[in-house]
Amino acid sequence: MTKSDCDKRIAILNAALELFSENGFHGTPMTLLADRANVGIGTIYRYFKNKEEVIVNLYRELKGESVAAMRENITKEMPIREQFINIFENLLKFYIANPQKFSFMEQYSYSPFINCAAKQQVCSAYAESLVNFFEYGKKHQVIKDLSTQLIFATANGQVVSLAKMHIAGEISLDDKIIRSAIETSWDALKR
Amino acid sequence: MTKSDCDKRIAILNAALELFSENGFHGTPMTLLADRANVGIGTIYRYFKNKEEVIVNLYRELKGESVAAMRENITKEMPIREQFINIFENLLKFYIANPQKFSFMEQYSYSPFINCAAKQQVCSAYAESLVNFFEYGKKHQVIKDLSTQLIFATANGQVVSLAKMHIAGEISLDDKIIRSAIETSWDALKR
Amino acid sequence: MTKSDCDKRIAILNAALELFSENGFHGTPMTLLADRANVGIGTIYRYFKNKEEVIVNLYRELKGESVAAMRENITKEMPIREQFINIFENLLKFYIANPQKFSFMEQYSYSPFINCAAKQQVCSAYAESLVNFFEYGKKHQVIKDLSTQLIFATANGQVVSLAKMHIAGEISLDDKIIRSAIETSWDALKR
Amino acid sequence: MTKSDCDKRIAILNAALELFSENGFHGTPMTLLADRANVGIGTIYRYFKNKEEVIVNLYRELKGESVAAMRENITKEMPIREQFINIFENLLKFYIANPQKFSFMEQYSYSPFINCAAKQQVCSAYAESLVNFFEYGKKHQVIKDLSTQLIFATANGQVVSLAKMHIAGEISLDDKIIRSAIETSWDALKR
DNA sequence: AATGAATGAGACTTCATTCAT
DNA sequence: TATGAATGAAGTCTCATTCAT
Repeated sequence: MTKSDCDKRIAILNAALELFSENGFHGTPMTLLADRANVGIGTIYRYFKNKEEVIVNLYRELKGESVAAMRENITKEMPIREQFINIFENLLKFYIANPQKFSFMEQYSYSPFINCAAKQQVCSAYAESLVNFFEYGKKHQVIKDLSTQLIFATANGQVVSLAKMHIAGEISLDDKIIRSAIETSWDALKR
Repeated sequence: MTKSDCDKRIAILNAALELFSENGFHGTPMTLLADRANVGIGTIYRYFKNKEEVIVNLYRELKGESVAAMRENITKEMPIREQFINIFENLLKFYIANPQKFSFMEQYSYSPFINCAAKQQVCSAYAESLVNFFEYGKKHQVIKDLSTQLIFATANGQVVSLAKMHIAGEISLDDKIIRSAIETSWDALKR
Repeated sequence: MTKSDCDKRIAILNAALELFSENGFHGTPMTLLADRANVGIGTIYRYFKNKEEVIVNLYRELKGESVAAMRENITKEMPIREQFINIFENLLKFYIANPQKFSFMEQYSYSPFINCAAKQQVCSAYAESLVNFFEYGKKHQVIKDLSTQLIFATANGQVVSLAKMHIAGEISLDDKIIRSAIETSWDALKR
Repeated sequence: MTKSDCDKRIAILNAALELFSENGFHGTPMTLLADRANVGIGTIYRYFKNKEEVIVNLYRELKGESVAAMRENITKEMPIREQFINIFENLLKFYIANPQKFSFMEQYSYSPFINCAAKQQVCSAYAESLVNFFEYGKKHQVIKDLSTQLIFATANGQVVSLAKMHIAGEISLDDKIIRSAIETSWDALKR
């Protein structure tokens, strides 16, 4: 695949992100997507089988990005508390810095029409990182002995909720508030 | 005849809940909605100006229900901790007992095409209850001195996240787990 | 038929005239017609078989009125020129005084969907009066020896055209101008 | 390809003329229009924003044609009387030779739902030609010193009325009768 | 006799997708 | 390979008419 081939594909996904996050999947006709990406509609169908494939591929891409963001500055040698705080600070900051990506991913996660298999596949890849970390924390008796899913829900739920509110303008997050939020989350889960 | 008027309207909203939660707003044509409600399509338009009005009215109705559910067995005389735990247990149990309602409300909350004014209006009515409670808890120095929004995000985010996972089959909640989850949340927010 | 029966029928026709002339036949739903006439929709269908019947009946009524108006102050003893001028002055003034009636009748005369039989039947009744008069004028060698239809077209065409322009605000007619217009028409047709 | 682009657009307008003149605007569903034009429905919407735009564009086109027809064989050097007779003969013959075009334009001129601005804009362009001619005739004291509007109404009204009757089968016009009709009209307006 | 809630055929329009260039 | 004109299935909504009250 030449460079310029990739350029088109990326242009399409970038345009898709903009438009889907603003207008939703259903509010975004393929023609508009083509216009915004500066390609012909036919071209979209060279890179993606159909509209759903655009959505799914975009989701995959973004989920990858957010996992990468989450893992920044994390080493296994760090104290578990610090890892925890860094992980969720990373995540929340990524969401806030990329409101369109956050918006799209949440929309996607509730869209019932999307192929379930695709959803699961990508989601689990995302959760895997965290699962391992929580298991590790529990084993070392630093994190409460709750089910990993429950721990995940508690920490992740707060972060998602905060990002959503921030983007909706219902709360205004800065570094200090973010830090105190994640520390609050830690209080919930520490042993 | 009042009763029969209400019957049709309610039949439509019930069908809408079923179909919207399963297939999403856009996956539910008005014809299907009419069929499921055992009503002519024209009839829907006697009760609702258009599809969006069906959605908005359903949301309003359900949000009212969930606020009512949340307030059950809560009195101002109860210890604050007990109130907190009851409130969020109520909410989580309501979501789990009514997965379609939960699904629909979350979908709605992310739908970008829905009139923003309507969204805000209903949401704020919902949040008000909690806001007052959190303010009260902070004043009595039982809840951490964090912004009310942050407190809300922490407790509500966990509950939403748990409900979502439970419905997706990613976690299985029973009364005992629910209790420990909410207690975990309390650990986050207690002073 | 009791008096109150007639009242409803007339209320419907009055409302129809208002609404049809403003919004056209197709721009006027039966429900709106019922509202404006202060009757139930069902009631309209007691007095008229269907929407078309409302239109046709209204047309008949109005054509009758305009023939009556045209004939005012005309006696067979008058000079032919005076009769001519009075007839078309009457007609033009009737149109101007009743723009809704004029509008409706013209609309009707061009509506292709209306039962042709009904159209002809009523139209001819209208033309009959004039035909007799023109024949008489020709016989007495006061009016040019042209086909009656052509004479009719010339005099009537001018009046219709003037009424249309007046109502559209493209010309402003007063008694003096009306008189000179009809005299102009007479110049065309006199021998 | 310019040619093929125009082909579709023209096919649609041709079909529209046929169908609108036969069945009226409201009696012509877009699906039927598409069928008659041998075009998919979607294609109509590539060339016209909506049904009204089809109507307005068709009107514009036809009004242009009729102005062109009216002007044939007219030079400023001709005697005014000859110009007058040629103009209105041209117009009447154009109407008779194109009964669908005439029908459509008259229907349009009475349709209350059509955007008024568009109507005026096109109509005035049409009238302009005549206005100039009448002013010229008045200045040279060949045409009566009546308002231009009145002159227009008189000559145009007759022609429209004749065309309408001819098409309805109420009169049968040939070249000789047409000539005598327009001469009659001239008698009305000459000084 | 009068009503108006209920109906559903059918109108307009959109938009995902195809395919000839 | 890239394009975008063409398509028509399918969606939303209107409105003439019916019929039980």
